[in-house]
Amino acid sequence: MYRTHTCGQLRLSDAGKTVTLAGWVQKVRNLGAMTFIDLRDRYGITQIVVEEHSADDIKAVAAEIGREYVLQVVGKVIERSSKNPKMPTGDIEIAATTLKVLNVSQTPPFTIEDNSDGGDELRMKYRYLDLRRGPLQRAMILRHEMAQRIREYLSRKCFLEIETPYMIGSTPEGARDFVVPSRMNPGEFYALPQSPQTFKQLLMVAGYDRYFQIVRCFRDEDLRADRQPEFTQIDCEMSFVERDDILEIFEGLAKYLFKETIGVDINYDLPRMPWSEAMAKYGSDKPDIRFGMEICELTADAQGHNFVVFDSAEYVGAIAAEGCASYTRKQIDELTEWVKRPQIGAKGLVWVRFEQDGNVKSSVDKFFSSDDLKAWGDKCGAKPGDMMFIIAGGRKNSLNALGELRLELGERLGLRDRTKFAPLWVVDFPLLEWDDESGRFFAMHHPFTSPMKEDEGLLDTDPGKVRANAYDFVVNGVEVGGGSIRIFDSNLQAKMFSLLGFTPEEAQKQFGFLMNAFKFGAPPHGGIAFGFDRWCSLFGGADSIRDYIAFPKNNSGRDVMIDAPSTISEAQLKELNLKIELPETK
RNA sequence: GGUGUGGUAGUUCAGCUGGUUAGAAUGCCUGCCUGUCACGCAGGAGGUCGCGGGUUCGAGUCCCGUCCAUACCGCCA
Repeated sequence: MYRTHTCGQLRLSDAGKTVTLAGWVQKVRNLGAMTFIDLRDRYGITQIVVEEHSADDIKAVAAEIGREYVLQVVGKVIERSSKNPKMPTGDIEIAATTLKVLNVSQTPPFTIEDNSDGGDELRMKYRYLDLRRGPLQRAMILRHEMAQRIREYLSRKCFLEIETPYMIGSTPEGARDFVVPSRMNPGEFYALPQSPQTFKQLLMVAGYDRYFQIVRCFRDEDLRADRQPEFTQIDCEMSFVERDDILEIFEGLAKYLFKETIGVDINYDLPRMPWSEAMAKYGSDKPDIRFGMEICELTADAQGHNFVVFDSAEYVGAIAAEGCASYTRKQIDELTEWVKRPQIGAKGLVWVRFEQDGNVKSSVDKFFSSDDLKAWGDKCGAKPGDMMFIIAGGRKNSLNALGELRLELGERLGLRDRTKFAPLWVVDFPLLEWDDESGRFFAMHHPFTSPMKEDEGLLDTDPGKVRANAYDFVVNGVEVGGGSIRIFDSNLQAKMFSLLGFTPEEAQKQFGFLMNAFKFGAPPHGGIAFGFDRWCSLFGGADSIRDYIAFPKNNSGRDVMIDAPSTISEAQLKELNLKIELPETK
């Protein structure tokens, strides 16, 4: 038997027991006559002590061991003469009677401690060492807990977890597909699913009216801190439901997870914010409503005063930053540069300072009276001591810039508290989005999303105005999930494809299986999918999802530990009927 | 595809307007130390300054290219 207890288990009440522990050497502290060894496993750390009167062979082993050696210790649990209140096992230690090195270790390239000295790249390369660290272990445990609670909740609500295939066909809409060549079907390829969307809808046709799956999805797009090429969704679908049925079930799931995994009580109905309101007030379809500082439109108020920047703008909007009247010229200039970066794209930043004594100063004093400016301040909720920032230009760009500025100021003012959570539903998304470049509509959510009943008439006259029966679950400015009530009528589905620029032949070729299935008694249905990795990182208080995935890819989509992707042999290529032609490099 | 930031000891970083032998902390090795738990003390080893080219009497430092990492934009139904 390698061990009788774990390294996190023993307490003062165990004193006197003879135990066997096994684990990794975290640290050796040699004080000359006596040596302390911190032995670690995933349950905790227990201190081993080797004293002067210990047997020579034990002292010899204690002298040779290094960090991350795998050690087996037999010894008696004793009360420490100097206790360490900082650790759960800090009242006891093991007086070693046998010390056995089960395996040696090279000196690890970084310290295996909660605050490691290792950089991201190195930790990714030695992921198996990084995973020994407390923060990563806690992330894995949180992820496991989340998955357990999800299965618990949904199973209780009669959902069935059903697996869908990973090797499917490529589809033209949406993200790029990862593709797998088929040896048995020369020249043909499988694609890995971007989501099990069509399969879960087919399961609804098949009568499995409550389905879920914690499922890997694949998208061949550029990465971000919160985007991996393979990621995990909580994929759900229900039949005989309307939007509110779905929101109710999954609001329940969200509250259950908040409560059971991080102990946060959400004891109110979540706000349901129309997409148009989210865009107007927050400049984003995923608003962070932990704080106010809402965007306020001033287009009508600001125009007609011979200030050409405002007069020529499609939109003028402002936010009032609380307590920022003390910002110096330098700080304002710095913010101006910040909003002018190409990523934000504002042309400039107008400021209005509401001083404590009631005076108003601004960068546009030449054009506007202080009564005008005060009226704007009242409209936007600016108080004495606040600073109002105004951005003008195209509606979409300006709202986006104001939204980004709002988040940045919120961050700087400490309003984005990681321990606070403000979930909400964003509803009534537009069904379609016009793309100038390709001169056609794209489905904002996906092509299976149904239009709102009352907007169906607009499909023929003004498709851009049609609202979708779609919804997103947003927490703290992060899109955690999204879904929709689907189209279940094959004629309406065909109409959608035609609006999206598919010929009937193309639609039949790409999605014929689904439209055919709809001819065999498709029930009304709808669903939702949550980004599981993102949800875990949100609960864990992290910006990056990488720490919540055991073996993630780096920014270029590489696994630097196993060095993938990699080339394959000529023989493999030949078998797959593939020929590689790389573009000329300079 | 684009923009920004970074690449110097095993690791994390400093190194100014170019100047003689490239530093710190930590880790590692050796010795000392009986209550440590970020142990302490003394000593030691450890560097192709990402790579290639250029400017210069002289480049870690300036310029060009390139590779890698990273954040963001595009992209992500």
